[in-house]
Amino acid sequence: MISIKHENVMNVAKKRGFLWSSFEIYSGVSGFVDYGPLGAVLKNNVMQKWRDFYVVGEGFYEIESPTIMPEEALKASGHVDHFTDPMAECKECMDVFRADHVVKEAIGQEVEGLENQKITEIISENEIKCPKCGGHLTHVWSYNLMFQTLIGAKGKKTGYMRPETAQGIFIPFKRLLRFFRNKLPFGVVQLGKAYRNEISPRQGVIRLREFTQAEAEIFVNPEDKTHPKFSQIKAEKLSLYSSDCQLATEEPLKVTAQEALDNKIVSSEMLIYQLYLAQKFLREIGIPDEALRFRQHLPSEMAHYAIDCWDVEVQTDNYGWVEIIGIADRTDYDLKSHSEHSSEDLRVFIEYDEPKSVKKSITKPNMSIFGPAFKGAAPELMKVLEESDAEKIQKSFQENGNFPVELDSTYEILPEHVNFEEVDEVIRGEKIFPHVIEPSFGIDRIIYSLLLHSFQEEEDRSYFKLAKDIAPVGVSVFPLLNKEGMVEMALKIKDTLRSNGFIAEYDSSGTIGRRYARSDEIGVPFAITVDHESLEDKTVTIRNRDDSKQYRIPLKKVPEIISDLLTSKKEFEGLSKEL
RNA sequence: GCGGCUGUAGUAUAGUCUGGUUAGUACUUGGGCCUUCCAAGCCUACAGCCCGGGUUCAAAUCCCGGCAGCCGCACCA
Repeated sequence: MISIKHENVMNVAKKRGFLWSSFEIYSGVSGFVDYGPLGAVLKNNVMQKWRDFYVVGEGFYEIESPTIMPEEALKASGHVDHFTDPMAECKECMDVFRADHVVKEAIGQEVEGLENQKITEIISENEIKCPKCGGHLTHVWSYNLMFQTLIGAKGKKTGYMRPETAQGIFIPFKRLLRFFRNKLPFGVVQLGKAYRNEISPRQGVIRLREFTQAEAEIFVNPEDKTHPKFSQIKAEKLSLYSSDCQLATEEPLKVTAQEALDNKIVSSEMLIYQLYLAQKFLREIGIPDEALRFRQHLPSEMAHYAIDCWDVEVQTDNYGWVEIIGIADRTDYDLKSHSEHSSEDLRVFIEYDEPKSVKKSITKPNMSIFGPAFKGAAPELMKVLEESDAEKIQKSFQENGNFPVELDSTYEILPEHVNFEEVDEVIRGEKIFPHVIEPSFGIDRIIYSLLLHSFQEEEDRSYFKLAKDIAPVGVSVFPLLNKEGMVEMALKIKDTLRSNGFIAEYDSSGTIGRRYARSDEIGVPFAITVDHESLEDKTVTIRNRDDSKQYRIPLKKVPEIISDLLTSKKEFEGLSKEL
C-alpha cells in the first residue's frame, strides 16, 4: 500500500530534481538511486551538518578509506563467513527459503552457523521437505550479501565492496591511536558509500544496494564509559522503546537522560549521550522529536558482539517505523578479531592512576652450579626459568624433587641449581582492547525522512519546509513584471548573491504567483522581488517561504540580510523592527 | 528469488478486450502577448506507446521472454 503523502513527496522529488531511480533509460536496476541537482546539494548540506556535529562539535576526525576491501580484512570482520544467508530451493515450486529457518521449523534444531553441507545432510537425514508444497529441497548454498570483485590484472586477489564504512576505521587503528597520542577516548568518523547486494530490495530509497553511511567509531576504556558532557544533557528527554517495553507491548518511555541511566535502561552515559546527539542532529535538520523513537534491540536480534544496541527509528506513513540510525556498543569484538587475524597488537596501554606494586617471587639460577650442570643448554634454560611462574617451579620441586624442561631433550632442574627471591614489581598499567561505541547513520534514509517530514501540503501550495541552512537553493530572485529595469535589476541582484556565495535562482517565467509556488515547492527559504518601487527608491521586497510574509528592504543590504537569515543570526520577523 | 497485477509525453490519463488513417485530452515545461505580488487568461512550441523477439499485409493493441513498479510470500548479519 502506497500512502498518498509518500507518493506526493516522491513525485515532487522526482519532478524537481531531488531523487530518482538510476539507469532509467535502461529500465532501471532496483536498489540504486540518483541524487539530482537539488538532491545532491541537499545531501551534501546534510553531510556537512553531520560533520559540524561530529567532527567540529565532538572533536572526532574524519578519514577516508577505500570502498574496495581485500578478502582477509572482511574475513577478520566476519563478513565473508557470516554476512551471508544459507538458502535452499524447492525443486518443485522453485521457491527459495532460508535453510536454517526451514530446519528449525521442521525439527526444532538450531543450525545457525553450521556449514552448508551439514545443513544439507540434516535436511536429507530428517527428510525435511519444502514448507510450502512438500517438494524436495536442493542442497544448501550461501548467499553472501557482499559484491565480489577481483583485484589486479591477473585477478588473483578477491576483493569485496565494503558492506560498512566502519571496518575502514578499525583496520588502521594503530595509526589512529598514535595520531590521538595513545589516549582514550577518541573518535574517528567516515562518511561514504557502502554496498550490500540485497536479494530483492523493494522499498525505494529505504533499502539500497549502494548507500551512504556516516559512521563514528568512538574508542573508549571499557572500565570508563562515562561522558564528560553528560551533566549538560541529563535533563534532555528521550523516547525510549526498550526491549522490556517491546516484550510487554508497551509504548516507548518518555524519560530524561538521567532517568535512563538511573533505571539502567541504557547501559552507559556514553551511549545515552550518543542517543541524545543523534536526536539533536535530526531535530536541527528538520525531523521533529515527535516523529522519532529509540528502539532497543531485543536480546534475540542483537549481534553477538554487541552488548547494547539502539536504533533510531522515524515514523513514516508508508513503511511504518524505519531504522535510520543504529547506535551500538560493539565492545572489543572488531579490534580483537583484526588483532588475531593480522597478528598486530591493537591494544591500548592504560596507565593506572597509582602504579601497583606487587610482591612476586622470581627464580634466579645459581650460576656457579647451573652453568657447569647444563653447559650449552644453560642459556635456553635460563630463558625458560624467566618465563615460568616461580610458584609452579617450587611446587614441582616439592612434588617431584625437580622441575623438568623439554628442549631437544628433557633437562631436570634441581633445587640446588636455583635460588628464589621475593621482589617488588611495579605495574604501571595494562594493555586492553578498547570498546567501541558506534553511531551509524543511513544518510539516504535520513534524506527520505527529511523530505517526508518537511513536506507541507496546504490548500493552494505544497512545499518542503527545509531548514534554512540545508535548503539546496538559498534564495530566489524575481522581477515582478518582465519590464525594462526590473529584469536588469533582478538579474544583477542574483549575480551579487552568487558572488557572495549563495545558491541563488532567477525566474521570470509565468506570473509572480507561479514563481513563488515553484520556489516554495523546492524549499527555497526566501525570495527577493523587484517591483516598481524598487526602480524609484532602490528597495526590494523579501518574502518568507513559510508564511508568505513580505518586508521591504534596501537593495544594498540584500546580501547581508540573506546571509544573516540563512545562518539564523537574524529572524525574518525581526526585519520589521530593524527597518 | 517465487506467484498475482501493472507498464502510453515530465505528471495524470483515453485508446488495448474486438489489431487498421497522423495515438487524443488535461496539467506541467520552454518562447511570446498580457499583467502593479501569490499556480489567472490568450497565442505558440517541445514531448509518449518499457525493452527484445514472435504472429500478421498490418501490433500501443495478440503471444513469448526480459526489465521495472505495486501487492503477497521469502529475505533484511
